[in-house]
Amino acid sequence: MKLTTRGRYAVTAMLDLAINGGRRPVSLADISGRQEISLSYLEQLFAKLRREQLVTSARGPGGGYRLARSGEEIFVAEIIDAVDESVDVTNCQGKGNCHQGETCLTHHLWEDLSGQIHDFLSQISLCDLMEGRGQGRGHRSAQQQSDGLLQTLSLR
Amino acid sequence: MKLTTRGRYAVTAMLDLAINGGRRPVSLADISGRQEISLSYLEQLFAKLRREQLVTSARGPGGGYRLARSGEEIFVAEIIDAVDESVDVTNCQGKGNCHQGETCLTHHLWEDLSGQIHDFLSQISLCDLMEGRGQGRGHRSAQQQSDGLLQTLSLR
DNA sequence: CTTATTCTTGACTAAAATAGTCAGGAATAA
DNA sequence: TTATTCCTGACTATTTTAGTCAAGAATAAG
Repeated sequence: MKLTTRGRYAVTAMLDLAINGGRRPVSLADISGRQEISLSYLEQLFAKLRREQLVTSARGPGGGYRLARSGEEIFVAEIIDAVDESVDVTNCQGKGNCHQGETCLTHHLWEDLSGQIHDFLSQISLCDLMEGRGQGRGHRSAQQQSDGLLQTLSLR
Repeated sequence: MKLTTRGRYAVTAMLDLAINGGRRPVSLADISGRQEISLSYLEQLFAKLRREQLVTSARGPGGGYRLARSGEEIFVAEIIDAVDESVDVTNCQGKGNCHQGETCLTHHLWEDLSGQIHDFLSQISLCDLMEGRGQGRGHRSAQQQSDGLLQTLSLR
């Protein structure tokens, strides 16, 4: 699991799609305008999102992209996985041939932690993220926001 | 919140320190050898970890680094924050002057999510990570590991 | 049928971040 | 006194990120 700007762009774009997408598909030009992400860059991202079947496309005038599933069924982890190919974190490339050493131990622990984060993000859907909308005008406190989402996730 | 290789190195090194550090400080040369991270690179990382008071140092022969606090009191989020200065994720640099647009909305949501991950990693201490040790020889299943840590965190 | 629109693909590039090197210096235990 | 270790800053190669550009294919609308 990696968490970079690219993943953020992808999640942002997918959120835009979830928010602004109704019956009609949403064009990348629209998303580009709203989110201020370069069109060509979006094209690269959506090529990957399409390959992973997170979105479907329609060509021609009035065309664009749609979520392939409903917002409840698309999770943040999937989006990030689609655009941010994960690195192999072990020195031994997972062969497990650096036994005895502490190397594998801590790498193993990191993989574990990384898995935790992945699990965590696998529980958060686009809809969960959208629920923040309208709950309060402008800026709720970080604590309030945190509570809201954690409640959504039944973690508190 | 960002999650990169550098953060992984830092957490790995801190874990090594937690595991191998007893009365005596641990030298970067030792960590470098065990974790296969370049010595000079470790020096850069530890300069930051020291600035953030996560470790203390001792010079001279037999010197090295110690955790500044016990492993229960050092959390993964702190380590990552120390070495991976976080980016500002908003287009408006947090000025909030792109009101009306959807731009701020999704960026705001991302900040929220990013905060969630931060909160999550703020609950995981070096000791929590170490508990995985010895519970099972070699490789437990991802599910088992996941359960273990989530139990530790009282999330399940 | 034609055309404007939009996706689709691939090659290329500038800028930034990452990971690492190198060299010198300061503190200190042995 | 010396070897060890931290400490600092400047420098560099590599990779990743973010973005450009150009050409082409599908298709809805006129």
